[in-house]
Amino acid sequence: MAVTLADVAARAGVSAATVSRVLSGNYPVAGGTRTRVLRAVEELEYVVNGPASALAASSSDLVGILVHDIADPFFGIIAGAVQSEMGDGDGSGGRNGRKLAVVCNTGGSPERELTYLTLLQRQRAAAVVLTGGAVEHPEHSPALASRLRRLADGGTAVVLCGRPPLPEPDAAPGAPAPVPGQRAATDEPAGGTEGGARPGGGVRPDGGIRPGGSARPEGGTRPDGGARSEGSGIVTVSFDNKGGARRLTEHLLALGHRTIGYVAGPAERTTTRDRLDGHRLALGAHSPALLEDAERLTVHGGAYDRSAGYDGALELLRRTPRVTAVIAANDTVALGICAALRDQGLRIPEDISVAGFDDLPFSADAAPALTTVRLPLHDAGVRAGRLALGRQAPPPGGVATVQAELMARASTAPPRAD
Amino acid sequence: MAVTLADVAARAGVSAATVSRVLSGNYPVAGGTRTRVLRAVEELEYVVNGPASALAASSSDLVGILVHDIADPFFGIIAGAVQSEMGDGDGSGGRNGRKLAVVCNTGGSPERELTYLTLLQRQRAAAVVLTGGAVEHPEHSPALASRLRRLADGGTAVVLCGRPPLPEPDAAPGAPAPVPGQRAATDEPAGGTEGGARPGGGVRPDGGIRPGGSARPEGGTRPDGGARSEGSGIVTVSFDNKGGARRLTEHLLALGHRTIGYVAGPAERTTTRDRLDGHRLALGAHSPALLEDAERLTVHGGAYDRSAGYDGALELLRRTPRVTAVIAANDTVALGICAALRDQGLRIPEDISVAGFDDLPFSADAAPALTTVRLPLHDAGVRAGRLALGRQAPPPGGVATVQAELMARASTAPPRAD
DNA sequence: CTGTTAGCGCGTTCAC
DNA sequence: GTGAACGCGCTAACAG
Repeated sequence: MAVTLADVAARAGVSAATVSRVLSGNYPVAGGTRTRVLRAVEELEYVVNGPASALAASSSDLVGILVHDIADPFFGIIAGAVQSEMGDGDGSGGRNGRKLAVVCNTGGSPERELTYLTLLQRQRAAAVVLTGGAVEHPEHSPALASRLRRLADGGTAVVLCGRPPLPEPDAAPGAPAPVPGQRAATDEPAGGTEGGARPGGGVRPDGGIRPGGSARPEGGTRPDGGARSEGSGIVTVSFDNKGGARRLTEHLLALGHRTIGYVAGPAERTTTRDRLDGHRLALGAHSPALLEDAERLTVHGGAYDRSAGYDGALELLRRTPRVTAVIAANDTVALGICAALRDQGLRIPEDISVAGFDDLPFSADAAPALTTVRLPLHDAGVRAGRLALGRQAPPPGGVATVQAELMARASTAPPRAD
Repeated sequence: MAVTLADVAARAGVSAATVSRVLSGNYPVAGGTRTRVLRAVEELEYVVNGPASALAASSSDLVGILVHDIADPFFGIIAGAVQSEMGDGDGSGGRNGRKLAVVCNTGGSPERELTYLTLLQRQRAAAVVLTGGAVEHPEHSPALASRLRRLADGGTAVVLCGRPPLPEPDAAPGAPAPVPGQRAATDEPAGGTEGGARPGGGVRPDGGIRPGGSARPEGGTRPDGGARSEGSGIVTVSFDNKGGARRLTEHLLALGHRTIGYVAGPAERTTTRDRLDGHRLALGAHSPALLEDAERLTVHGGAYDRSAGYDGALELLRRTPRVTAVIAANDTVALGICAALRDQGLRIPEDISVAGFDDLPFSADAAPALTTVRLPLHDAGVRAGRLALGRQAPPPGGVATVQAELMARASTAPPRAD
């Protein structure tokens, strides 16, 4: 059906192996031969057979990027940044360099997440990047963790971006792990609040990792400097959601707000929990009384979308009409909140303040401009991409945390005097 | 390294062939044997080797979705819809049904578009869906067209979504080609009112379809029912950008506006051109004088993004301070325009009206709610997905057009009396 | 530097 | 209903 390597070889008067070498570019070939081969390729419009090549080399150039919601710019920005790193860059590493970076939309469903990972594993993907908060579920979390480890053991680079690192596979016998919920020390112990102890991740009955640590098949010739040694080789770029949320609430507190509503995301997402933790940390630090009200002032939406904000705001207003400020799970939710508030005849920020999270591009243009917390999504994505390709040494401990920055704008103001 | 079919076969006490048959599910296998095999698969955590399977079967389950900007919800919605069709649906077609639907971000660059197509061709993708307006470029367009035809000839289903159908490959000798820059005659000769006459499903100048039609290599054994026969087999779901734009401008005209600015997208995108055409059609139908001003009142942005709107609006104001309304290339651009206008101290819609296009989710929530044109993006994506999988018979002529609907909201109002 | 020789893991005829 | 071969197109040792 299609033209094959052999066809090209015949046309160029060389052997198939030579053509392969020319195309791979990672082997010395005489100048003249090379041009002849290249010309034959042109003339025949030859296109490598990916599956065959992948089979023979037992490696592919597929890189999967998993996102919860492809229609959400939060993920679009990260995914775009990751992809931008795949392009050409030719990090001195021989080969053609071009990876097929590809984004997979899980729709927030754990099952689809697993399904995609299986499909990617089936394709023997070169790398997989999981973006956004993880879903915490007693059944799903261990399943995900084990699948990820298997991927990593199979030679696929695994990068987590925007979620906490995987819990340790299992405490080594004798060395009691520091509580399942450990994280890079980005949080201060403070207030003893110590958010929800997370479901002690995948406690495997067998324990033990493969002794040798998976050897990367692509025998790295270049001085990676980095210690890919780190545990399973799964690296993570996590966001300082907690710290950002905390600063945001402190901002509101400083403005004088004392009755702050919170429209959170789905309860089982780590992002949701971390942001809520930060919020409560700030509340508790200010006064225990505020912390007590927090529960009642929090409503969980079913997703990080507009309608969650709209409905959540209405619910909040019903429960506690005297709220003077509302914090949203993210910017999109914040917009939904604004819409609901306006529909109720409330002015922002005169009657009520609203704040978001993420600082998506549209937030600065909203009317009024949205107070929010900026997350360097693009940078994080770039970093994740580099890590996935092994172009950058993994951070110490395998975890890098990117900071969140408060963006105080027009949607927040002191509460009304009455 | 990994567990293979043979391992599973051994464990189950059968031959590799049998395991393969069980997994493919498209062949009779004794009940007992099947369960034993399945159990062995479970126990060994066997995962099919995609490349090997693809090589042997010369087909893969990869489906590529190309988008211009992954951070733009316009594409996210379409891509998500396409993906949703890939899931399980098991359209009676034997096999496991699960496709690896995957989105590729071209960033609007023709080169990257071509690159991705090459990569997908290399993977022997089952289908490719190109979304969003095409880039019209004397060099790129033919290159793209020929690559798409080769893909289609190679057995990959090709679906265009949101762009015009490909021009006929080349007039048969004797029938002079309608000029390189041609397109399916979706435009009426202008001047003539000939309103929303829906782009007559690609009224090709020649009428005929390619006689032979490239024989599908995959000697189709299964009764596809559908007539994949159509020309190259490339089907398209196009948007009625022109009709929608026209109705939008008519709306403004009816409100009394006579000096309407237009912040268009990149000049070389078909979407840009189609929308502008519709705009001018309405203008011309109203009065030739308005049409004359149109050129001066149009500014092109470098992309369909916020800053194009912001900058464009400023430029427009500088050139023609007395504009009473501004139409944007799309909703995102419209938001940028609103921001610029507000920064200039203008109120919307009291001082100036603004309208967008697409009706993205956030548009209804903007302040004021944005007047725009709704495109059924989700439906279009679903349709494209079905077409790609051959689950739905291609529309007559290979072209389906989805309609655009005017959404008149608060951002447009009659011009000020002065 | 280049040709030869083996498989990579699976789908698919064939016989049985 | 099941097993035994063969080959998909390419890469990776080895020779030379």
